[in-house]
Amino acid sequence: MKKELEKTYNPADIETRTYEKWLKKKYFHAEVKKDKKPFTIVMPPPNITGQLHMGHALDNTLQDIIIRMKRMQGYEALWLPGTDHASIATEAKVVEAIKKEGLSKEDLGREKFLDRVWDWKKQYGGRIVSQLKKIGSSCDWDRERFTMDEGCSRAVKEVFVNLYNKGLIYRGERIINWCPKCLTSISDAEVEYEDQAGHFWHLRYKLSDGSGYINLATTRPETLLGDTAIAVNPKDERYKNIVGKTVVLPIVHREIPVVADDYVEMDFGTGVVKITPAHDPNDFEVGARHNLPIINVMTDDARITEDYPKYAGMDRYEARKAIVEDLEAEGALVKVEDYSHNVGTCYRCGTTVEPRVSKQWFVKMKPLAGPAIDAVKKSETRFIPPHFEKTYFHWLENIRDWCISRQLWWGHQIPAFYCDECGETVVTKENHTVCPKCGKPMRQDPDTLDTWFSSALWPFSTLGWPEKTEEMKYFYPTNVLVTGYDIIPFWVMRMMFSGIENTGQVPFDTVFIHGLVRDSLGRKMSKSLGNGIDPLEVIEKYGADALRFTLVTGNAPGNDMRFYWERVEASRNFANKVWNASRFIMMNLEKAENVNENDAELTDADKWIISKMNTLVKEVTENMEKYELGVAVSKLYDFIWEEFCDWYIEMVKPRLYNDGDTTKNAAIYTLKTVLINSLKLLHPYMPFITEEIFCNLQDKEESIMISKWPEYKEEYNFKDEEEAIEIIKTAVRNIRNLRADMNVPPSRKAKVFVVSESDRVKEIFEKGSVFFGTLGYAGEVVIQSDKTGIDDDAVSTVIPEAVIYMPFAELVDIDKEIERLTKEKERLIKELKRVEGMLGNPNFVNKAPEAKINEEREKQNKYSQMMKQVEERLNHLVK
RNA sequence: GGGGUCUUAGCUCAGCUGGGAGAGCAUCUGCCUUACAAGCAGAGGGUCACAGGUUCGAGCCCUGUAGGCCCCACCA
Repeated sequence: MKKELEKTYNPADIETRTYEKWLKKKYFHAEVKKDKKPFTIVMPPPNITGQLHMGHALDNTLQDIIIRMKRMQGYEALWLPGTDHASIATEAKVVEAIKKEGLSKEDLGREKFLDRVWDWKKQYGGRIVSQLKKIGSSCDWDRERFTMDEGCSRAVKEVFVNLYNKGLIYRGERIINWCPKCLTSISDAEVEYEDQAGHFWHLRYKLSDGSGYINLATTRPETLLGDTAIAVNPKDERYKNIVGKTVVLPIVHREIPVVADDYVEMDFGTGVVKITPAHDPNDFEVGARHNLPIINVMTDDARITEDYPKYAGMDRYEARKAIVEDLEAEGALVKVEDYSHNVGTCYRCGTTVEPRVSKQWFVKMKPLAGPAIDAVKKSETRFIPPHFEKTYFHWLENIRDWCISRQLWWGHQIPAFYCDECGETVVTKENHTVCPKCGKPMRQDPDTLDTWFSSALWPFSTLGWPEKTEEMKYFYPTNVLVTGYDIIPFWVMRMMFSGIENTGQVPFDTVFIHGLVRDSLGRKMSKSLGNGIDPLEVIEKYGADALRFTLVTGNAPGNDMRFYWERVEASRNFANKVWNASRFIMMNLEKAENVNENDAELTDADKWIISKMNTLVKEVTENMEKYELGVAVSKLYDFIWEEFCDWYIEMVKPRLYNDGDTTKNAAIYTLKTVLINSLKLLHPYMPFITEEIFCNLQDKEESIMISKWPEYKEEYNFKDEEEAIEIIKTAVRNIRNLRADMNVPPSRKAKVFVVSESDRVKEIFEKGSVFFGTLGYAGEVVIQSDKTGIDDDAVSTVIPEAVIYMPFAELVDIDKEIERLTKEKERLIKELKRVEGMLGNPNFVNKAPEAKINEEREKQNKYSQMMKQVEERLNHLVK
């Protein structure tokens, strides 16, 4: 006895219960199984500080869809989850937390502080994981990893040491991006540029020899304290004679040289630039070329140093104001202009970045970038959609060395040890090293690595690398990486070169890129705007399946999408449709004695829907394998709702309600077969509802998620039956249209005459006449070869090879009928004109493929035949 | 300054290798038909941004123009 379903679909309790069942049964778990083909996805690890947002929901839905399909297709499907330690974000959180206790990092000391961070991680780090479960993610939680767990840490050390020994990691004094709020260096990729309104201060410098003045302009007058030159273009005739002379730096009254450098644009401003090597990346380069001294004038938190007592302790902006005032007092300020310019800000806190010279660790990028570019050029890894390869190339081709050291405590501490005694540096995986030169204890570099350094190793560090594990051999390289386009420079690129360098293989064969989920106005969802939609709230209101469905419907790969509650509602309605169709089928299941395929006597309608389903299986599978998830799901939607529910179920009802019907078994067999296959195809998108229905439908205890993915079968192709039912459908639609046009109420049944000279068409209608009753509100259906006995005033509609008449004696409005037929005639004229235009064009007939030409010829026949009928009808009525 | 991308129905978007323009929502009409009113049956609505080109044939390929968005970039 089958269980009966509730009247409406109620996601909340079903989802929780179902997910727990899956976990308990270990369906998500993957093992090394030599006899099966592996399919692997590693999850982009969310930050432990994170809360689930729409971006995660989308990203994980896409991954779950893919992995669920692959699992059903018989792959050993591993979706490996984990979280990221997010050094800068997490450290900031904990610093914030201890600040409330009146403590600072330094008060606690490194060790105690790190204890606090681990505590924090224990408490909140699992939050995002439990939220991921809510959307149905079928990850192998037994293999959950953390970027700072033991294995990942070992991988980080291994890579650092290897790259160092190859000369691909070095330590050097360079100009880097410094965040004065986070108090750490950040990489180029972590700087976000934005236009800011500022000023252009025009200054006047006196030549030391008293021979005149030089005018120049700056947006940052406060850095003047650290100026060590002014520069002009070597080709600039105006300044040729002053190159090599010195000028007096205002306020500081230091003599600085005039240098010539190509970097200076002659036609911008006065063609003269002040050079501050310590606080501007370009000036740093100029300074290096001319051996200029580097004078750092700012502290860690961007205040003026003690070297300038008058301004000491002022922050950048206070100092700017004070210095401008002093410049004015000195007569060195010529004028001030409003000016808008690009300012680098910290991606995390938004503070304006201060370029700063400091000693940091770098990865030498050029030798690593080359192979990463080649791998994509050789299609060892491909992007979906492909145009993102351009973004990828662009980044790698223009890449500069990667600053990987961070002045933070939370993270992978750099495995470099220094001897304060003799200055020796040792880079090693071991701890507590003694100096190999002088035997004195060594001090480990206090800095930690950029979080992305460990993320870059994620596809293989999580599989046990550098150990040669079975997992590594079996699951690596992974198959697909799913992520947003904004992460390409941070992560995708770095995983690529890290994978190639360390494992000799690309880390994945496909990068599946998605866009951003925006609000209904197209804005980015953000905390500051308060326009974010909480996925958990959506799940609570409409269910995880509805959310998932919404996120993948009507959206092409790589494109941004807007979030609308109306769309979630539509998805929920679809879930409910599936639910109710299933409910209907289950209510009728016991009407069949048995539903084996062997003794099923399939009718045309059964074969039609099976054939349609067969095509659907093929197309959906193909689309999904090409990562066209949105296309696939819309085909599923149309099939289930229109073909299956609106047509097939309606067609089958008379057979179910008629006790004497001999094809009942066939109907129920078909209903069940088509439903099960549809549910399977739909399962990756809507895992919960499909599982619930599937389990209720089966006698045996089985889960849909480990059931076999449907396959296309040649013997399920019923071309003739498909055609027959399509003719019936056209006829029914035409009848419905007629009735709507004539305002005939459904309660009024009408007699329907089908006139056709074709034996085949007559046979189709004879077999299908029952459908006119239920679907077209027909009373009696009469099929004949001519118009004998049909009322002259009957309304009519023409379909290929047949005319359908409906006598509504008292209702007929001849003028209206003429108008309707005239419209139909006009449509046919248009179609015929198009077809004849094509076929009349010798170029078309000569050059177009034969199949296309035949197709058009068939249409021509069909239309002209219909045309004849319509004209005949019209002539008759006009008389 | 360079690169990418978009412009399709009132709104939001699909449209796979070029072969008669689609969906959801919204609007209008008629239906409480025993799976579903979260539903059923119908209707209206598009110069596929613009201009050229390639082609027998272009929403789709090429070039240019306009507008929007995004990314990169050292004009102080």
